[in-house]
Amino acid sequence: MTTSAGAPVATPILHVDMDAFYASVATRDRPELHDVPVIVGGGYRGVILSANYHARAFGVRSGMPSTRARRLCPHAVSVPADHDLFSTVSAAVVETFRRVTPQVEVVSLDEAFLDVRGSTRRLGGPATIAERLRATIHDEQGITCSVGVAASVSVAKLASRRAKPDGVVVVPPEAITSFLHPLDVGELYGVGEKTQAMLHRLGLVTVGDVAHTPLRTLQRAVGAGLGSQLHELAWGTDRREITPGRVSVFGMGGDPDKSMGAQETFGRDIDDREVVLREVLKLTAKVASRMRVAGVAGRTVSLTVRFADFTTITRARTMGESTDVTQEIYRTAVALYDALGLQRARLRLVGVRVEGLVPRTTVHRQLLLGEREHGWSDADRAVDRATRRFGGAAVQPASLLGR
DNA sequence: TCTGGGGTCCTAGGACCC
DNA sequence: TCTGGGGTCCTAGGACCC
Repeated sequence: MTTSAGAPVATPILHVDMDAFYASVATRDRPELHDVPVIVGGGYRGVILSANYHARAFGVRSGMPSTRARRLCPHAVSVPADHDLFSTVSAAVVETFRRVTPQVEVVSLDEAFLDVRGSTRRLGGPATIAERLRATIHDEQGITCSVGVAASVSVAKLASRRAKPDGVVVVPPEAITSFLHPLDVGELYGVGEKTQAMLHRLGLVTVGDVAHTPLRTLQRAVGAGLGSQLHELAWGTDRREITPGRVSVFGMGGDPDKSMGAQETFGRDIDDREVVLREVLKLTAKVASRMRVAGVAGRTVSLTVRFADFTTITRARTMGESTDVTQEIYRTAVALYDALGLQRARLRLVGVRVEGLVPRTTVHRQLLLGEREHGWSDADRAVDRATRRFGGAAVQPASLLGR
């Protein structure tokens, strides 16, 4: 943590956040869309992925239901999401980061933390590095980003938000509390809509209010864990180090997944068991295939059901042994569904998730008495091979065909 | 045409074992 | 027939993040 002169780097953490990433990438090569409101993704019954700043001026935000976005900004141009392109551009940007330092923690396709304390001798101070990064990304990718620079991960993240769009904000150590304390509590990591409302009800509106609330009081209000987290964040004292490759966004590095799942919102609400279970099978096949590709198996199957009124329930069952076999997961999911005893309730969404994943090599499965040696597992592997060769739609369970 | 899809973590209660 | 505490596993729901 020293420069060539031996002085410690006071603000070694950079948080780089691409500006309206999906919208910027989607319109990058379409100059006719640069000066009009643009919305990315979000079809029927969906939410939008992103919106450019022209659309945001009308109140449109990422994650907003497309119906609402459309109402706020009826003349916006809608463009489809191109996930392959997003991934390609994102990977290129991460490569740019890695030319600065190997200490890169990728948070998502459009966001990363960099610890540059080992790079200042070669590249200059953190603020200089931030500006050079922004220039490079703009030159190479044709999109802009904003950078927050601070001593800690949490402050850097808040600083990048303040820097948007297309800017840099440095928060030196002596300015941390004057930067943090005027912010609304909702800005803090871990404070969403519900917690924000609860804190406001208690009269805790700003980060400064939280900072000056006794820890025990805070913990009583929001729980022990979140309480101490908020207290730390409010003083900017969190010491979390960045962990390179923490999130596996590009199928490389990162922590192993603890669960894998898939869910689907129906085009219209469904009350027919046959139709629901057909979807459950499709989702199960997708999840199990991903598990086999990743070389993992899991013991707990959980089924999610969302009703027409948006209430959502989950039911889980833990099996005796871990599996990655489509039919075994499906059988469990069907048992969970039938145990719900739904009488033609209208369902909006159904989801399947497998939890407690472990490497398949650690699973020593005993063949059940009477189970054929070449059972479902071999059938699955044949499906996976065909899927690799011919694409996802090539091989499907028979009950999914001809629909 | 209100409200996606992929995840993680926390809390709380009950069962069960020692 | 009175009485505890701790630890682990499992389930359900909720909140949050990108």
